[in-house]
This record gives sequence, C-alpha cells and structure tokens, in this order.
Amino acid sequence: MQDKYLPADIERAAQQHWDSSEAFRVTADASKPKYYCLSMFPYPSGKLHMGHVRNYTIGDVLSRFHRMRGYNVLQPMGWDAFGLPAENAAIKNKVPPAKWTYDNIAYMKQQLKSLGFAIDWSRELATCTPEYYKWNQWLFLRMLEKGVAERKTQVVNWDPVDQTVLANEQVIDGRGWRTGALVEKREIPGYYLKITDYADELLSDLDELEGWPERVKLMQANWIGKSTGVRFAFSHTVGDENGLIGDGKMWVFTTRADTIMGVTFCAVAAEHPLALHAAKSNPELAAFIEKCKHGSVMEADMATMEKEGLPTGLFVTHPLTGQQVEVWVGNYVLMSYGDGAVMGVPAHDERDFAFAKKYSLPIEQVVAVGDKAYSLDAWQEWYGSKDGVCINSGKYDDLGYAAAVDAIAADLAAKNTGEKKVQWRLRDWGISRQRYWGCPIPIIHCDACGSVPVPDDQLPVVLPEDCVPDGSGNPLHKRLDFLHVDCPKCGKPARRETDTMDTFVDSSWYYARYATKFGADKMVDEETDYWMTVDQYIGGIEHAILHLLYSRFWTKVMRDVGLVTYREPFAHLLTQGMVLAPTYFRELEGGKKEWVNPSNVTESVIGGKRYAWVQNDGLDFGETNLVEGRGNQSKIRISASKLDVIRDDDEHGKQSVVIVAGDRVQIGGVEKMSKSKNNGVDPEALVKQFGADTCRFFIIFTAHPEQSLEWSDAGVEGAYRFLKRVWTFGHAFATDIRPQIGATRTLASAKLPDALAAFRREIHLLLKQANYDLGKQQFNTVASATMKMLNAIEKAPREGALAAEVIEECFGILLRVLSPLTPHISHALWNQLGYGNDILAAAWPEPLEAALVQDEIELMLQVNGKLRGSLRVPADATKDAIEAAALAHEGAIKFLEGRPAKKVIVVPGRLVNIAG
RNA sequence: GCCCGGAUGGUGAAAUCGGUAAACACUGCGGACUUAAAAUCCGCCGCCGCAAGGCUUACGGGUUCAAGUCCCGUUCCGGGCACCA
Repeated sequence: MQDKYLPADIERAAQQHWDSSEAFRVTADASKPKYYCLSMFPYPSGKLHMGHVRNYTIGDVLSRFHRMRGYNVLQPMGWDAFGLPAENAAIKNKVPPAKWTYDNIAYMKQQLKSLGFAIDWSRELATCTPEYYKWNQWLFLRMLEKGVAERKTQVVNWDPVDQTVLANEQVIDGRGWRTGALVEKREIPGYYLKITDYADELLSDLDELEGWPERVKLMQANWIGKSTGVRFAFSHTVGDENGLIGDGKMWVFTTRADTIMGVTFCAVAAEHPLALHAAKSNPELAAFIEKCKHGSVMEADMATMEKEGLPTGLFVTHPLTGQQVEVWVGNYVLMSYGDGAVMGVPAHDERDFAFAKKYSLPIEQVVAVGDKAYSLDAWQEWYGSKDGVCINSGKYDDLGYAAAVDAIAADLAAKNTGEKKVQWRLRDWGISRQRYWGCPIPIIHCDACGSVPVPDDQLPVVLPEDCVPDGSGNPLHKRLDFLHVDCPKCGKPARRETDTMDTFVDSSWYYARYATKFGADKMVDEETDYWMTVDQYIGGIEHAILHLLYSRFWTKVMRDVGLVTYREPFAHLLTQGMVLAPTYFRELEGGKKEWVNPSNVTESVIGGKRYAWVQNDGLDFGETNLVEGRGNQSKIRISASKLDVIRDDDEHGKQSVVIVAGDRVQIGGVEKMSKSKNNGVDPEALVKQFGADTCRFFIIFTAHPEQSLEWSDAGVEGAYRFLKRVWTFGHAFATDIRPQIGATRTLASAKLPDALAAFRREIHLLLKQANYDLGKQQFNTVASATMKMLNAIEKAPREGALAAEVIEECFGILLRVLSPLTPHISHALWNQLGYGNDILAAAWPEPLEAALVQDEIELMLQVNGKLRGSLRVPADATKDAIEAAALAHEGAIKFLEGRPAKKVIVVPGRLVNIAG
C-alpha cells in the first residue's frame, strides 16, 4: 500500500471502478425501498461553479448514505439547456447557441465526473433536444384542448431601437442593455397557462408537504396570495358612441369593505378604459398615461417609485351613499391585479393616505380603535388595523371588522352591485418568449383559420440549430424554411409561430422524464410510477417560489391529463445556501470598478485594518529584492520586483509598517460568487490541486447546507490535511496494527480495560451523534464527527490484539461515515485494508449499546443559574442523592454564602441548579 | 415598498426539548524535528483582571430557578418580487 496520500491516483482508480461496474445504474426493483434523490439540474453556462459543486455534493452525500442503508437509489443528472445566456454568447462570439450549449455540456459533464458523484448517467437528458421538448409541445396542446392554455395580451419591455422584446435582466436603469434606449411597455399577444385555476389546490396541498421547509411553504402561500374581500361596482354614465364604458360600472376589489364609507376618491390604472376615454379630451392626462407606459414592468420598481396621479375629471357614484366620487389615474394601480381600479380610503390605507396628502384629497375617518385620537399629521400604524369599530358610517356604526364586511357585502348584493369574492395575487403564467433559443410553441397562424395547433403527428416542431442571433430580434423571422408551412386545417400557405416557451416550462417536469425508460414514445411511462415522487429535492433557495410553484402546477396538469397519479412532485426539499467569496476591486477613471479575482489577491491585517494587494504578474526573480521588516512582531520576507509600503497605527498607537509586493486593491464585501464581481473560485483547479474528496469535504464541513458558505483557501488546506492524516493512519493500521490481530476475533466477549472501553465508547457516541445529524441533514457536524473520530483513533492504545481489534472496528466505522463525503479515499482504504471489496456494498454502521454504557456521569453545578463547579455521580444515582451531593459540594457552600437553598432543580444527566 | 430568512471569538462555525456558550476546524503565536525550508508533530488562543472573579451570542426590553434558544420592539445584512436561471 502506498504510504503517501495521492488523491489523483486514488480518485482515478475509484472512478474507473464505478464506471466499469456500472455502480450507479439503477432499475426499478420492487424488493427494495426506493430513494429518488434529485439535485436541480445545471444551466450549461460553460464551467461548473462552486454553487453546483455544493448542490451536487449535498445530493451525493444523501444518495450514498441511503444506498448504504439499503435503498435503491436513483440520482440522475441533466441540462437545463435553453436560455438567454446562450443567445448572449452567440451575439458576442457569432457562434450558434446550439454549438455553444453542446460544447459546454460536454465540458461540464467531464467536470462533474471528476467529482465522483454517484450519478446514473444512462438517464442524462438535455432540454434543448427535440426528444425532450417534443413533450413540452405535446402537453401544451393538451392544455389548449382543456382550456388550461390560452392566448391573450401580455405586457413586455420593448426596446424601440433594436425593435425587440427585452428580458427584465436586459433592462438596466430603464434602458435597453445594448442600445441604451428608453424602454417602453408594450402589449403583445402571447400564450398563458391558467395556473390561477389551480390556485386553491396549490395552496391547500402545501399542507401535505411535510418535508418542505416552513419558510418556503410560507413564501409560496404569500405568493399565491389568497385574500377574501368584496368586489363591487361604482356606477357611472361615462360613454361614447359605442355605449357606456364597462356597461356603466367600474368594478373594484377590496379586503377592507368595512371602510367603504370612507371612500373619498377612486384610482384606476393607466390602461383602464375610463382613463383612456378621459385622455381623448385631456392632453395632460394623455401625456401622463404615455409617461406611465415608460418605466418598469417589475413589481419592485412599481412599489418603490413615487406615487403619482392625475384626475380624469370623471365621476362615479358610490353604491351605498350615492355620493359622486372623483376618478384619478394612479401609476401605482396595476391593470393586471383585480379589475385595474381601486377605491381610495385615505384614512385607513397607508398608500391612499400618502396619495391624498400629496394631492390634497379629503380624508375621512370611519374606523376607531379604543380611545386613540385620529390626526392627519402622519400615518399611524393603527389606522390600518382591523381591530377597530366603524364610526361615521351611518347604519354600520359600532360594527367590528367582520360584522361590517358582512353587512356591507349583503347590502351591495341586495342592490346587485357587489358580492364577497376570493381574490388571488397569483397571476397566470405567461410562457411566450420572443426569443430564438427555446422550445418552439407548436402553433401555425393561418389567415383563414387563425391560430391552429400543430397536429400531434407533426411533433416535434424542431428548432433549427444553426441560427446566430445578433440582438435585433428573433432570427427565426428570417428562417423561411422554418416559417413557411401549410395550414394543417385548410392546407393553404401559413406561418409558424416564432415565439418559444419560457425555460421554466423545460424545468417543470424533467424530474419525471429521468424516471422514464427512454426511447418509449411517451412523455412518461410505468417506470415513473416506481420512482416518483422525488424523495429528496435539493437546490438553491432562490428557486423557492417560481420554479417550485410551476413544477407543482405542471404535475397537477399531468395528473389531470391522466399521465401520472401523484399530485405533488417533491416530497422533501432541501434549500441550500449560496456560496460566497470576498470581492476586490480597483477604482478606474470615471468611477468604474475593475473586479479582481480573489485567487490573485493577498490580504493582511495591519494595525487592525485590512489591506489587500495583487501580487505582481511578472515577478522578476532576476532582480530579486529580499526585504525583512517587522510588523506586529512578525517577520515578513518577500521577493518581488515592485514594492508597496503600508503604514498604519493601531488603536494603541503602535505603528506598523508592512512592505508588500504588488498593487493595492480595495476590499469589497463578501458576495455570491459571480462573473460580474469576478469572485468565482474554479472547482476544476481545486480538484487538480487537492482532489475531489478535499473539495467535497471542505464544502460539507464549512457550513450547514441551508446556510450560505464563505469560501476560504486556508479552510480547503485544512480539509486536505485531514484526509492526509486519514490516509497516514490507514497505512499505520496496515503495517503496525492489523498484524497484531489473532486468528480469531475476541472483542465481542472481552472485558475491555478502562482506556480501551473509553475510546470505544467515544467512537460509538460520535457515531450515534453523526447518525442523528445525518437524519437532520446537518452534514457539517457529521464532518466534524469524523474529525473527532480520527483525533480519538490516533490517540488510542494500539498495543495488543484487543486494542488492534477495537481500532479495526472504530476505523471501519470512520471509513463508512466518511464514505458519502469522501467516497474515493474511503473506497481505497476499505478495499486495501481488507474490510471488504467495495464499500458501496457495506452496511451503514450503527452504535452498539454495549459500547455506550458508563458507570459514572458528570453533572454541572449551578448556583442561581451560574456555573460553580461539577460533580461526578453514579449513572443510576437518585434525585435525592444528587441533591445531597450538590448541597455538600464546596462550590455550592461557598456561593450560597450561608443562605438556605430555596429550591434545587435537577436536570437528569445534565445539571443541578441551586436557587438560594 | 412587500414577502421570507439571517446576525455567536481574529475567521468558518457548534450547542438535539429552555439546561456546561464557543465542540470541530482555520488563522495567529510558542515549541520539537531539520544545515535550512516544506511537510509533520506538541502546546496556547472570547474580552477585562495579578488573582479571586466579572463580562460576553447585533441592539433595547420581557418571561423563567435557568435564555444564543421563547415573547415584544429596533438596527444591519442576504434571497425573491413573475422575461436571469
């Protein structure tokens, strides 16, 4: 056996073994419990980043752990291969998105393999292949048939120079990313999936998802946003030659019908028919509406922008008081929520209050809480409270919130002008994208027949893969061979739809496709019934709402089409935290920042302040300067061609001088690894330098899976050092310890000497803790436990057959607990130390009760809640005996200072607290 | 702005049900080995204090024999906000 730890050799051999034995290829097997472990598939952006490595390491730990516990484990992998970055790369490099994407997949696949994940590669898929996206198209057609998909208008960001639709990401400060032109809102037709039809079920089924984090369920529930309120109409006589607008009714929705008597104005969206009508004769209003068209379609911008409005000069009639109420246009009213109009109750709605103050509109208090006094000076929290009673509200006076809403809803209903209604915040899912690199929407536009679905036998509608977008719109418009098609209905020349599907469609059902036998001409087959649902899903918290909600919706549609029987796709969800790294930059002329990669930066603390610099690129050893200085008592020795001197005083006035080689850079914050901040750490370089096991171990060890992880080069070296020690001990075991073991094992029946028993107990205790933590999916402390085990094993007695047997048992436990984290080294040692052929086939270790027993335990002694000592008592001591021992303890006597003990609390196995 | 999280030593973090705060590491410092360096091994390391002891889990209150953990309020940081994935 090799005495040095050589990760490259060990890892190559282990991976070859897994490959040649097809170790991770699985099929349905009814004799075993199944465990479907799924990590969110990567976008093939070019190279793996640390977020991927973290995600798949967590998944791999779970997969390997369950496999050793006897589960039939499926862990697949694939590629979320359509999307905007491929088009951006095409614009930049003049390479078709398809080529860029497939090249990236090939590269990243080899990177994934080098990390030793237990993946069944026979199930690999890429969403940009026709055999996959055919089924997007097929199910979309079923949705059209069922009325779940429909065509209507959508609001998009329009770049007037490039004449193209922009993604939100491509709008920077209200301007197009390439042209710098002011972006406009524009309405165009597109396809929608009616996720709102499933709102109730998507909300109520959250209760079934016991394996999901509460916060994710809460976020989803808030996103769906069920609110019960009253929808009612203000009547009016505004109309034109086509009759009254909206049949003389302006509908609004409110959750605060109890404040209806406090309405002093109404506000409508800029796109509302009443606003458009008024604008015809009001140039100022027309200009305001035009202004509202520019600006963001994003909710965050809508919510933070200055609330502005303009009166329309139109009036509507309050349905209960009969009073005339002026209608304003407000830039904060969304046409897409409810009916695009709201009632304005400034006394009890914070936004209305600010609006009324700004435009000097009347404010009338109609709710009172206790004896609190209402004032118009500033908004008070209680103005919006539902805990008060109605005042100044005629017949509704003195009613509480619920009673008032009921009474008002009943009166509105009696007048046939309103009713209670459930309103959802959730909007329908617009899936049309005016973009090339996506799944074609299977529709043909015919002048005679309209929008005609592509017949099933003509699927898939294949996307030409050789287009190169140039940023000025969808290149499919110029592809006549794609565009020209005969109408399936009437046979006359027609035109294909050029819009493609949102990439969230692709990722809404890939998990079901992995579980299907490929080749079968079906979207999913019987094998899915065995594997689904996904037992464990792992991915970034940033997907907590959209991707997960769309996947749940898509599953329910597949169920309603009769494809599957389950109603939820993911039983357990683990939301991993982000991978962060420090950022560094140089300030360039004009205030621009040039970001410097952390791998080129050296940092030091000088006089209590942090400094960073980039080592000189061209270190010139021909003219080496050797400099020795003193700073903070430490010697600094550097060789460089360019030097920089940093001087600083710490808070005690001591001056430090440090001479550094290189250019100073500014220290930014610790942020998510990203290209834009140039703070990514390359996993490939790391694997080359230290091996996959070190990389995996560091990632698992350094943070709880759900928490963000801060990158540290020094920490990686610590992980490497640990694995070296594991290997070194394995070598010592093989050469010095194992040879002491006799022909027959005696451990099971032997009475161990105290030191050996204590050591064995420690390992089994650590194992018990590790198993508990694995159950909690807290892998960082499992990694700690393996380090503690090695610390104990290295110090354990190793002379004699019995000691060797205990070490054999304990090191075997360590190797197995380590194997999901660092499978390569575990594989090599398990095999070479004679534990067995393949650690994958070994059973997961369980602690032995016999090894855990102890005679004496230590209890902490507190006096008035403060720690004053400890006492050793027999493990089976009674409460009275413990009390007596505690009161007799010198620490207790000293700190009670002669006072009698008022109360003695004994917490079994932990502590005694004397109150005196 | 709205919704959801988070905050513990010089650093990453641990503390299971309210019961020893800082396990396990990293950095740093001291030492051994070495001609030297690397590697490895041993020791020390929250703050104040000579000590006894006191203080300490972002900040301010509260509940409790006992609070990092529960409750109320505040600040700061992060994620999402529907066309980035």
